[in-house]
Amino acid sequence: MLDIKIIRDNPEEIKRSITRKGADSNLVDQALETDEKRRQVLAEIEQVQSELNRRSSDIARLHGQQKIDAIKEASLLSDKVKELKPKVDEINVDFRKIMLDIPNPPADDVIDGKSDKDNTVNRKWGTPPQFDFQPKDHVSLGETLNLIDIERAGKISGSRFYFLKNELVLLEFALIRYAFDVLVENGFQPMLPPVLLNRRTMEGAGYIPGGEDEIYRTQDDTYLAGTAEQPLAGYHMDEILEEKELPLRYAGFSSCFRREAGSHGKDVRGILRAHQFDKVEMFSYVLPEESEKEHDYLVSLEEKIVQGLGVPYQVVNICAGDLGAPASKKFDIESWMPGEDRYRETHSCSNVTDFQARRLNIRYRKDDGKVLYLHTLNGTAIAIGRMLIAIMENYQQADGSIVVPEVLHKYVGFKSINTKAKTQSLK
RNA sequence: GGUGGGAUGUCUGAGUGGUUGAAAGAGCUGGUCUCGAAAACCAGUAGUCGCCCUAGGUGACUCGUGGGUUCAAAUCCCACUCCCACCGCCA
Repeated sequence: MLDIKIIRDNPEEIKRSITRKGADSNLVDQALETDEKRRQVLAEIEQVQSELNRRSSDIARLHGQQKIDAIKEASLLSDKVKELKPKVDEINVDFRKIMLDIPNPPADDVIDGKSDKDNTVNRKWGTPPQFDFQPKDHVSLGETLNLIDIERAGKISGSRFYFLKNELVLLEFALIRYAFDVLVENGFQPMLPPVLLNRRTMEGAGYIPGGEDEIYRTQDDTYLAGTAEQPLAGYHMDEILEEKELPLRYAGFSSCFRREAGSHGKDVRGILRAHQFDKVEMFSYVLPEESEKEHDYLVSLEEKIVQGLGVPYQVVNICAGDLGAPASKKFDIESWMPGEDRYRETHSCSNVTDFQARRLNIRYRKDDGKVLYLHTLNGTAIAIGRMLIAIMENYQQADGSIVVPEVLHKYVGFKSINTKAKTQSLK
């Protein structure tokens, strides 16, 4: 949600910038119009209310006929307030609805573009491995090494679910520990958040309105988290933090649930795109003037984590049209996936500026006493499922085994995963 | 699921219809004192929205949330949410 004052002051600029995101610039006109109406009615009702308040306080001091007359008079004013109130409420509802639909404008240095096809590659790290054999993809590796069972997950849950098995399970927990160790070392507070969230939180995090199709809702009107970003964003809602407490950095692990409603038929093979996966997420609360620097910092941590695993990647600069409503700027990391012979998104890091902070009412008190909205940022530390794919495929050997990245050795206690079948394949 | 208690400012905590936007204490900020610090003392210390050509003034709203009663609600009524205690069930 934007500051209406900023929209009032620079309507044309806001129109231009949200148009870059593909949003309708009419929203700005609607917001201004409704705001105008809102203030008009507000002034009217406040004036009457003010008069009523004054009369009411007089009544306490009056006696006899004077008091009776004053009450009669105040009563008329009170009726008028009751008449005006629904009008204000109605306009406020309209106003809020429009404001929630206006996306966060992209930062000035975000490149133009309509879709992910217009994103640009900032830099690359590592070299895709050259195999002297035909590399397999993670599905086939997972099958022969008895690490992934998608078939049976289909029986019990449906499509886009999977069982992880054996060494891969241990590898998952190793990745989680590895991510936490890196982040804790850098001052992040580890968090294990709830994954069932109320509407206010989802709305505040910027996933509603707009993302309803992507989110699972329960019969109790709670929502399954699609990322730990959501609970971590809501963690400080309605709070005023002290300037000296900032920055606050959290590392949250959670299972993530996504309906993948708009992606029928896309990435149906393997565990790349599933309804449920696990992820360690970074989340920062920072001073507004620090958020750009923090954004680079979070990306640098992501790179450090992937580099530590020895997986080749590229950093992608997300164009305006591909940003999504909350982000003002976003970088993705795409890791090399030999099975597909291309880079695939494994990380995403966004500077959300004050967009979530306004919706969630998260502010900070400056040393001089002023209260302002802070900035929030989020970034993937490790999306486990996808990183498992990258590791399996990049570290596969000619004999069909998978070598474990060195940084994970101390967590798993073995150095490679070798062929063995403990459970029969369904086929 | 049942019974009981509760929700007040940064925090603790008073307040049961009319200068209560809110006592008191703590904390924090500034000052006096001090070589410096502590202590003591003094002063200051809510947010949101609107209006006023605006380092200030002013109006409205805000005592969990929403509604109601009333000229007037932190205070009375209703619903809901959350928290605490105990019982039941349970990983």
